[in-house]
Amino acid sequence: MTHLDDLDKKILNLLQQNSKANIKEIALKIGLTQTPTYERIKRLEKNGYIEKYVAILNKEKIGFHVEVFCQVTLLVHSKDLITKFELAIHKIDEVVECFHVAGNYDYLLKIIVKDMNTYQNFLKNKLSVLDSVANVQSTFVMTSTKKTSILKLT
Amino acid sequence: MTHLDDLDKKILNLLQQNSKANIKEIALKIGLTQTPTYERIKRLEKNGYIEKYVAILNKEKIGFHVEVFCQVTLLVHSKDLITKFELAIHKIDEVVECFHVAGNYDYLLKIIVKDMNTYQNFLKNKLSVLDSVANVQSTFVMTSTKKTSILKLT
DNA sequence: GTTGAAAATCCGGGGGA
DNA sequence: TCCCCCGGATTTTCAAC
Repeated sequence: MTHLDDLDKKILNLLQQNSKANIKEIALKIGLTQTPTYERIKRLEKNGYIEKYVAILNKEKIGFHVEVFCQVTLLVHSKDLITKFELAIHKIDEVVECFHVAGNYDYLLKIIVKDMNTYQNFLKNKLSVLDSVANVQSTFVMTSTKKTSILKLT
Repeated sequence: MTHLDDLDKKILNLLQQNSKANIKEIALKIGLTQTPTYERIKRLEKNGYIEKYVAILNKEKIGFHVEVFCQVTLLVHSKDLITKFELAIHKIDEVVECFHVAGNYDYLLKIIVKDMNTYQNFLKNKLSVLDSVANVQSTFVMTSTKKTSILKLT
């Protein structure tokens, strides 16, 4: 599978919006019948274009009220310490995203927690204790204005 | 619906990992039969705990190779300009997330685009042209170390 | 929470442009 | 190759207990 045609792109755009849509519905929207639509989706899954299907929850409703970005600077930048740091980050549930960035600091972490206490606990007992961490600067989210997982294919 | 019991939490944790799991499978994992499991899921959907179901695509495979965080400072902070800015942001496909933050700048934007050219075009023709924008600082993602949509309920 | 059964959907064989 | 028709298998959905 070397490239995506227009129908594939339409399918991916639709599935990014609502993965529970049934085949009949998707088939109708893209102008095919069920079987070819079904086969295209299976092919997209099999070839790794579609990684997974997930439920998106309402953060507030389930009690996650605090979102924070952490700018982390490491002490040294040896390969060993970087690997250790990234491994440790992976195990921390509070960290939902972690990016190695090019800029004034080394890592940008996205943290989502229930409340301020949990965040302080995370900082004090989970992040700062990693011996590779030199400095952490927190930026608190006041309101989330936009949030989408849709990458528009054209 | 006032609170989530352990079984609800288990269901939500499972659906965050894989929303395509069928009811039978989920029922088995949480130790219930199909009908009560089905009813719990419907209840969680109806009450807004579950917002939506989406497909997560492989960014690289579909050709999105550049991720950037933009720190945006506004010129003035009148309610009117803020509303205008947020509205404009909503219409820009390249912006997948936008946060109003408390810190040295006003907004943190997450941008995902195909390549550098698209990013430059976004900066020059879509973001900078908004008259409320005073300053933009870009932080480029070199590698994405962790990325999850799972909020672990306990 | 359980059983059971109707309705909807998925899935794939076989065939045609 | 890509698509369509069609029917059996599977799942979802819901009523009755």
